[in-house]
Amino acid sequence: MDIHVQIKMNEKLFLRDPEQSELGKKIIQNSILLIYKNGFEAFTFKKLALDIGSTEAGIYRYFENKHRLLIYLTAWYWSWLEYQVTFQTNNIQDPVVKLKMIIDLLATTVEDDIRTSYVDESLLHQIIITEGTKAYLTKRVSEDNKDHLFKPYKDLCAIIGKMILECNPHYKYPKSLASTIIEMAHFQNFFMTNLPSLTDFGENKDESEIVRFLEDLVFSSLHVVH
Amino acid sequence: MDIHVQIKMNEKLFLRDPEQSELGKKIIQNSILLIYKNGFEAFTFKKLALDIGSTEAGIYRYFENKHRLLIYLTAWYWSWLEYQVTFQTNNIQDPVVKLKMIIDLLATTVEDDIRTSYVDESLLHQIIITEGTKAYLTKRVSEDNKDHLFKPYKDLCAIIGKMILECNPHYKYPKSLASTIIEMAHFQNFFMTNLPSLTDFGENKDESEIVRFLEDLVFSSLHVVH
DNA sequence: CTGTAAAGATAGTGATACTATCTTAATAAA
DNA sequence: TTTATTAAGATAGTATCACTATCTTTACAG
Repeated sequence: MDIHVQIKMNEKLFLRDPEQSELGKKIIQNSILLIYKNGFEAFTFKKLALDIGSTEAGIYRYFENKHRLLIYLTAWYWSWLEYQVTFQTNNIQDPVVKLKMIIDLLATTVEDDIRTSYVDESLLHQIIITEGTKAYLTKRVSEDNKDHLFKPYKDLCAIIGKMILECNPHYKYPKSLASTIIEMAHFQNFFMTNLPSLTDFGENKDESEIVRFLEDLVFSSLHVVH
Repeated sequence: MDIHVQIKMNEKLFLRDPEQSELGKKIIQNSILLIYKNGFEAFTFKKLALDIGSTEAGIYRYFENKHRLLIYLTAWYWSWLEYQVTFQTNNIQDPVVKLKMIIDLLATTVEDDIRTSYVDESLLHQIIITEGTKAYLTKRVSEDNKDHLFKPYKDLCAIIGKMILECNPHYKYPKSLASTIIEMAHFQNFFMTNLPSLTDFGENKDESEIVRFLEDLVFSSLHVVH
């Protein structure tokens, strides 16, 4: 069985759909490599074009600018993660177990999903940790939001919020707790690696400790034993 | 009594101390206005120079580049907030009350401190919400950290971590909970304003609800009634 | 055989992120 | 009073960035 997972992206995210051509796929694949390696600030379309043996103008036919490409990558990641969450929590009845599964998916190193040929999820995960928030921390956030560019992120947040309410229907802040889990899964990881004194995981640098922290945070808030 | 609060900044944050000259103070004052207005991405030394009637080269004598200036502003803000925390929690014995005070200081709109003449803390607070994380979410974070550029942030985090342990000496993640409170005080505020569906405060857009969320989060985790 | 569209090739523009140098102004030491 | 020092203004210059425009080639579909 040779399954390909394809994620349908909002058309406003690009000028020309990168999934529909070889050049488009190369843009995605190599932008991930380049941003992972040098960071988003140092990333330019010129360098990317050089890497894939195309031209700057060629890349501008797919994406308006590099910020739009970043939004595309984050949107792709959150869509893929929602798919993972749906898949992995399928057939699990207990919402507490489901929520633990989600925390694990958020906070644990992602393995490359071979069914998505040109996206290396493990690199993309690292990009999201360091650059993900920059997609929305801008002056343009409201306009971009009107174009539904952050829908995958908001969808995932809504799913987690629902799961939280399933664990405790009386909890008052399901959406805020959901966005807290998502962001902290990444921030605590970044801190652990780069600014360890901001965490309690400096010694071992072990992701499973982040998972335990988040579980403790969530289930204490929900007054649920886990 | 005419008290001036001056914050001693790490010398690596600048090339020439902006607090020691009129031009330096203008750079700080107007960079805050400009970043507040247009965001950090659109901010350039050229525009700033034009605003204050100086030259680009003049500003480069104070700061290596605009990223360093952002780090300076964030460091200044965290130092000032640590001072606020120390001041406001002085003479309070109960660590729970202290912690509530800190959450309030973190999550509530800051008023301009008239004792700091050329820094508008309320604008700076807004800048920190949107741009603050960009100071450290870079490829250079480790080098910058070695130069102790993030010390004020880490100091504040350590203070909050201590306070958390005072509330519950058995709690296992004081530092991670501290950094979570700090970041979420800002993120929930940003979400509330710009992406309200990620929070439970969309209706009223009231900061006091963020405070209640954070208090619930913290004191549930610490198993302390508040 | 022709029309269409993607992509390559090339050029150009204005802004950005600096660096360099020279001059002037202010102040402080000799 | 002269001289040395330093900050700041004035001006210029460069490489890169972030695009935009146009023209040609290639591919493939009708």
